[in-house]
Amino acid sequence: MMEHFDGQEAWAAALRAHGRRVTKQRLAVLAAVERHPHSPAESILAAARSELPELTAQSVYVVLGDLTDLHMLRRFEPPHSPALYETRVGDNHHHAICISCGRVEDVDCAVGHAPALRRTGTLMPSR
Amino acid sequence: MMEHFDGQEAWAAALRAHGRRVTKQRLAVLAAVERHPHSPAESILAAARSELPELTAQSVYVVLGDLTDLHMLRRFEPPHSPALYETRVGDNHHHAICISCGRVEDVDCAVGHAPALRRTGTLMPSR
DNA sequence: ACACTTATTACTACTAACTCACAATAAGGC
DNA sequence: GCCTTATTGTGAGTTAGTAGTAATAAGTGT
Repeated sequence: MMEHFDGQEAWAAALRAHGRRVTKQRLAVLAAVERHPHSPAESILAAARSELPELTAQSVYVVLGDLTDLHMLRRFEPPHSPALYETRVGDNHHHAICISCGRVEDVDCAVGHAPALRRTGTLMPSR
Repeated sequence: MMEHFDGQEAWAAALRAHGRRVTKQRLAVLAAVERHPHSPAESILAAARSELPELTAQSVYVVLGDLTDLHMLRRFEPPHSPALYETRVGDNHHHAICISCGRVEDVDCAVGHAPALRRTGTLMPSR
C-alpha cells in the first residue's frame, strides 16, 4: 500500500500549491498520464481504473480539463485524433506524430544548439 | 429559370469530365460553396436548400466528400471547428483565421514575390 | 421515346468525443 | 468529529459526423 508514494506526494503537494484538494481520482489520473504519456482520455480512464476501478469517464474529463488549466498537464490535439495528455509541462518540446499509426514522440527544442537532424531510425508503426 | 446558367454549365462540365453524373444536388452544393466560401457542411446545407429545399444533410456530406476527393472542392479543418469547404482549388493559398470570431480570410502564397506584410486594417470579429 | 442499369441520394440508425445540469460524496479547516 | 463546499458521479444532451440499405433518377443504348 506504499507503492507510488514518492510520486503521489509530489502530485499532492502540487495540487495543494494550486489550492486544490488532493483526491484519489486526481492522483490516479496524474499517475496514469505519467505512466502513459500522449494518451487520450479514454486510455487514461482505463489506466487509472487499474488502481481506482470506480473512477468514471466524466471525472476523468473534468480532472484532465482542470489540471490542464492549472498547467499541471498539457493537452494537445492532433488532427483526426482525440486530445492527448502528458505530464511534461516544464519545457516547450514538439511532437512528431507517425502519419501511419499515430504514435507520438517527443522532440526537444534545440534552443542554444545547432539543429542536428541525423537519421537514426524510422518512426514507423509499432502496432 | 435561367439564372446561374454559366456557373451551372461550368460545374456540369467539370462533373462530366470526372465521370460523375450531373445532379441538381451536386449543382446546388457547388453553387452554395461558391456563394459562401469557408463554410461548414451545415451552412452549405442551409444555403443549398434555398434553391433545393428537399436536400438532406447526409447528401451534403456525401457530395462534399466526393467532390473533395475529386479536387473540385477543397476541405480544411481548423482546430475546434467543423470542416470548412471552398471552391478555390487551383492554387495553394493559406487561410488566416481570426482567433476571436473564427472568420477565415484567404492569404495568397507569394511565390516569386517578396513578402509584403503591410498593415492595412484588422482581422477582427464581424459578429 | 422508352426501358434499363447502376450511380446517386435519402432515410434510419449509430458513433466518438465530449459537455452540461444537478444530486451525492468526501476533503480539509475548525 | 462536524461542517462547508469542492469534487465526483449519474444521466441526458450535443456536435459533427459515418454506415447500411432502400428508393430514385441520370445517362446509355435501341
